[in-house]
Amino acid sequence: MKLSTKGRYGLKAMFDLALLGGEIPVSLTAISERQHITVNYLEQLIAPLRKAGLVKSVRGAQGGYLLAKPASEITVADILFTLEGSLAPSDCVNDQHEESCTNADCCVTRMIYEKMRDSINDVVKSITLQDMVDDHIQLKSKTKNTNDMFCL
Amino acid sequence: MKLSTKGRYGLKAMFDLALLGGEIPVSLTAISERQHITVNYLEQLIAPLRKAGLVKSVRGAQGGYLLAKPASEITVADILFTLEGSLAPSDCVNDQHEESCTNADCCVTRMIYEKMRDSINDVVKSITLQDMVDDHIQLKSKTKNTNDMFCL
DNA sequence: TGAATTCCAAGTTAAATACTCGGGATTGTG
DNA sequence: CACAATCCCGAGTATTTAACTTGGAATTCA
Repeated sequence: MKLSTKGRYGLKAMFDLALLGGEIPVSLTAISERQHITVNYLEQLIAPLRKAGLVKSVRGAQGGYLLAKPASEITVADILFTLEGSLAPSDCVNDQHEESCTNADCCVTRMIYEKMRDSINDVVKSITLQDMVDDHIQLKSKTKNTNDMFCL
Repeated sequence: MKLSTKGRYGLKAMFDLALLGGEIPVSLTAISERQHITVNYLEQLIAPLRKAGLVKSVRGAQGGYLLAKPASEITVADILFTLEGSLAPSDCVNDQHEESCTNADCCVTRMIYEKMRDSINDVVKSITLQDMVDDHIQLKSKTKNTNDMFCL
């Protein structure tokens, strides 16, 4: 039931963009250094995010990435769905690729997976990148850790 | 974010025991035929469930397994925690093996994983095997499918 | 006694994950 | 204009995990 590194790193990268990206694009090199993820792997993560319209890229020197929308309009669900495909605990309740089981009408385990899926989706849909930024600022003001590298 | 077959098959097997097991033990062969899981693999699933005190075994011919407690006292969480280890979406919020990250106090992604974990746990802790049996009986009365093989 | 079962510890195979690599295209800066 | 910094793309690989399989010992009912 764990998220893959794609989802987790991707979420971190998007948060990084939300927190530190403004008008000027943020390069993968910069994200790489802050988040300790190789540039090569970040490329793999950012490509689907770009195709999904969550970030936009600026090519060439001094290029990089920007959020394609305000942070308040990008949810954790948008990011995780793009990178993980679906957060359903079983394929039989995976809305993405319709793999409906034959006895859907009377399968009680399926009902459980639906409830799990819905509760997970409720959580991730309710949190935006802006919420994360706000939370981060609040947390940072409370902690003694002033090292940005450890408290990004 | 998917459950493994261990969790899913194990849940089915336990439901099978709850629905069809009474005083007499149910053999893995019987569960195997109804749930289409090989006996060999079922052995792998049932062993930890027995060690966790969720089922008890009767050895020898005409032996098999029984729920160790009333179905109303066994939750889906009991089963899935035993077989999956934890339903946390990231190790950093996995209560089982304490892999706390160094910047737990100011990690916003961690907060998200906590919320996801908690919402999942709420769901699985709230459902007992008895609930599943009740739901199944209710569903079965509504469907036209009278074939037990397809509507176990 | 022997068939039906649980019990146990490995071994094996297949698939998914988690990256790496090489090279092309674009563009700001010296 | 050259060149370094970047994005972009399609493979390739290596590691880990999942999903079983296998073989055999121990137990017990008929």
